[in-house]
Amino acid sequence: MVDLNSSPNSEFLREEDLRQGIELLFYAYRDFTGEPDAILDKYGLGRAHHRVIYFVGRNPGITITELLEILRITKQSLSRVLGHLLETDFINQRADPADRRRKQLTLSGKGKSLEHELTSTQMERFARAYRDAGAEAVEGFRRVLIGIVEPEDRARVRPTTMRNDKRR
Amino acid sequence: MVDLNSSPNSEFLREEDLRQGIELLFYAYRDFTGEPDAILDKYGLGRAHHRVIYFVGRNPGITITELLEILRITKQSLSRVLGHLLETDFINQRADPADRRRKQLTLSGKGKSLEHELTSTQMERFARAYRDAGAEAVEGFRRVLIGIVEPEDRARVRPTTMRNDKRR
DNA sequence: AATTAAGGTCAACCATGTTGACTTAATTAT
DNA sequence: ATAATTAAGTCAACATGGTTGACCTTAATT
Repeated sequence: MVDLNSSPNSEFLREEDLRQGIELLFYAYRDFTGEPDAILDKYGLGRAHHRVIYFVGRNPGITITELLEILRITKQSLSRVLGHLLETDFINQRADPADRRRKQLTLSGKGKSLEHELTSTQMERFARAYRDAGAEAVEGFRRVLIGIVEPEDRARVRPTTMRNDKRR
Repeated sequence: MVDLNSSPNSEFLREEDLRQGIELLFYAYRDFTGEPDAILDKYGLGRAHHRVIYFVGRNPGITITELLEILRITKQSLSRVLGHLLETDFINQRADPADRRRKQLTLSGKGKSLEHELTSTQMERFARAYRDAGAEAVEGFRRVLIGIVEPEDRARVRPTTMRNDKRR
């Protein structure tokens, strides 16, 4: 439990500030999905297809189970969307040679092209926001949003602060 | 158009960093809606009801049209959800005395109580994230997310940086 | 008096989520 | 070798919350 009133350094933990965060997240998410949605329409696809295309593009060779963990939806729900993307050759499938039960998913050329068309609108939005806000603000943005994400999933977000780390 | 590769100060505008932003927003939104969804289930309500309750609570006396502008959904879609909240007395309605076509919406006692139950889980999530990230990071978070929101809607997010401003 | 604005309503449809039951094939454990 | 487990697929029924389109009422504005 977090005390919203009497904590000593509660300067930025007041209800008004917390509500501002809630609203920012709502509006930002709403607007961030708007542009891709319009593009998807032209292809007869929906937001759910975008999510699949995005994460397959980002994680080439990802399996169904891994995708389900990221999306937090059921296999049956994914099946409709993924099935359609396989039929229409946006995504390719092949058995993992090491464990032939697993299907490795990758984007086709067509899939990569659509992924780029969709995601570039979102990247441009972020690029503008990052540029306008400045590098320090970007670091703050990351720190706060990472704190909003459930701890188990924090590792999924690639740590760019480590990108010059020797372990890479 | 934003050049993602050859801009001189593109240190944090590289594709990897932009994709990290996209993913943070996806995961954060996913997790931020999870807890309220579970509570709503107990009342036989859904996420759409939460949004209505939230924004009515936040803007007492708000009209249907204003609510539609915030939510960016159709009147018919809002009608189902709002109609149910009116029937079940979570929300009250009264004609605006200055323009009796307008219906002013407010939360009932029951509505306020549910609003608090739902929103407090999200506020606690933000309070933890803000506390862990620190005040500077919070300011950066705000600056970046404001940049993600469409310019027309930026004014909707109450500017807490102005809270000690003499104009208030 | 005519037009506009705010809101309401009916109907059909669509996208995307759910639960539950059951199957197949491949791998792993006993 | 057999049994158990895991990964994936499939069928069906249903819920939620969006959409479009047509049309209506009431109140305010011109």
